[in-house]
Amino acid sequence: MPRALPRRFFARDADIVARDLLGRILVHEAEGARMACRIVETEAYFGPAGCNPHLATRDDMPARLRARLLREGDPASHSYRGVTKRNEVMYGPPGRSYVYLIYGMHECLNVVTGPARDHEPQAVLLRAGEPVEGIDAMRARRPTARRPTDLASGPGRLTRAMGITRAQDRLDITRGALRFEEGRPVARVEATPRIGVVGAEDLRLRFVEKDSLFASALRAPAGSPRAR
DNA sequence: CGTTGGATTGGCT
DNA sequence: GCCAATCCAACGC
Repeated sequence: MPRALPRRFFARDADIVARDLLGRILVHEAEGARMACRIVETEAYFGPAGCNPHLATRDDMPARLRARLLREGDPASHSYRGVTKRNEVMYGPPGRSYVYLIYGMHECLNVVTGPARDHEPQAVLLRAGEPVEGIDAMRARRPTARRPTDLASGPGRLTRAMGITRAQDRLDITRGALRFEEGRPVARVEATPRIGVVGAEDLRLRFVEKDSLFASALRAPAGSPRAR
């Protein structure tokens, strides 16, 4: 069995992990099935201003992005207004899951990231994947999906297809039934503004495999250009 | 305690 | 293109 991506993989800044997760294999073993998706779309979320001073010394981050995060933090992040019962896992060690309910009906899967020493509440949202194993089990959970490209092409669709719910919140994803396998990093990555985030459009923290047929964002927000 | 709205989706006009 | 679904965290009083 291939080994799971280790803790050190996740102990980096969210934008780095988000980009590096493209092409990796998300695996969930549940209800007698092994389901796997090759990740094609992610988003990075940082924390409030002032909690990530090490960003100042990063020379591989676009200057505009770095300045914005240092000065104002990431207002779109669940950790922007401090620790709560829901988001407290983001304040813990990297490599754990954060699953939350959105719009009363869809679950979103995140992975906690960040240099452990900094206690910075970061996460990466898993937004879309290409089904590669357990496709029948995924189809059974998403009977309205017509084609393989519809099965996991959105954060709510991905979790629904793979049987991931809040029961999988706060799990150690470096071992156990929910984990990543190494896969292969993708060559062509596009960075865009995050989907459904208002007020931080200048932060290009969504990462998608260029030209992937399995990505979400088939609908762009009204009045804005399509992001691919 | 009451209100508001969200890191979305699918169905209908 | 428009909008309802459906829960509950977050916040104001």
